[in-house]
Amino acid sequence: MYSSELVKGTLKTIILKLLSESDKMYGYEITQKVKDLTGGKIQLTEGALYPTLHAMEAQGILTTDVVNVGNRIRKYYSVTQTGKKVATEKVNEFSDFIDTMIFLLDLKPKMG
Amino acid sequence: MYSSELVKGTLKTIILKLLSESDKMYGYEITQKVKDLTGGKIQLTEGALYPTLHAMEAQGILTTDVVNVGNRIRKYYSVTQTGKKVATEKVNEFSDFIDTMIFLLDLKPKMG
DNA sequence: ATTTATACCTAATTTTCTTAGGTATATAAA
DNA sequence: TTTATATACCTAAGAAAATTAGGTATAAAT
Repeated sequence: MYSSELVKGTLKTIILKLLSESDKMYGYEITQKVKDLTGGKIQLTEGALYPTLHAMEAQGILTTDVVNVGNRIRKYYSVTQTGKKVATEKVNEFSDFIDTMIFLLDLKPKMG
Repeated sequence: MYSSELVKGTLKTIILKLLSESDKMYGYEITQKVKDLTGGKIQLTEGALYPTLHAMEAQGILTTDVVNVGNRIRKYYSVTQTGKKVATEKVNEFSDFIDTMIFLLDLKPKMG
């Protein structure tokens, strides 16, 4: 687990990237996928996630589709047309930011 | 200039890295060096910088040396022994975080 | 029967930053 | 010569974004 301050500011970018790849995901699913993909190094908290998802929906970046699974509700989120642009911009900006930080902190980028 | 939320959480790491390389720097100098090295893409605000420097001094990570330059004061900061450990930890953690984000967002790292 | 996992949510607090000032000297431009 | 820019420090109010710590409810595992 990284110190909380490090992960700050990356939440929207992470959400948008994951939702851009699979056409729909629900909140809990997002937390689990991020946990899996990062080996537990990044764990989104629900207190941060849900308000952010609601805000992004209000901004027209995401749309929702509420489904009943057994007796539980599940709220699927997907990226709108506008959201796709935002997603690309966010990811590109973050990519540029990483390059800048690698240079500034004199880090060796790993080979893929 | 990056969106402010992106740069959040990187301030201490940037300060510690720069101060670890030159034995002493003053606040204004740090803002200028970061601006220069990043081509203006990262511009530290004084309202964030000074309180952080003060906090890091209070925590024993930095020490100060106040000098008179003409009729102006200049407050030099340098990294303490404890601070050097923190600096290494912070930079390593950030480096690891970048690797994780590159994987999570499926970014292509640039060649150095 | 109780804990863990799933699945949603909110409210109070804390952390961290921005905004917007204030003080003061030195230099460059108009 | 006055005005703007650069240097150089600082703080306080407010905003933004997260954490912490709850609440509700079903399903599955211990």
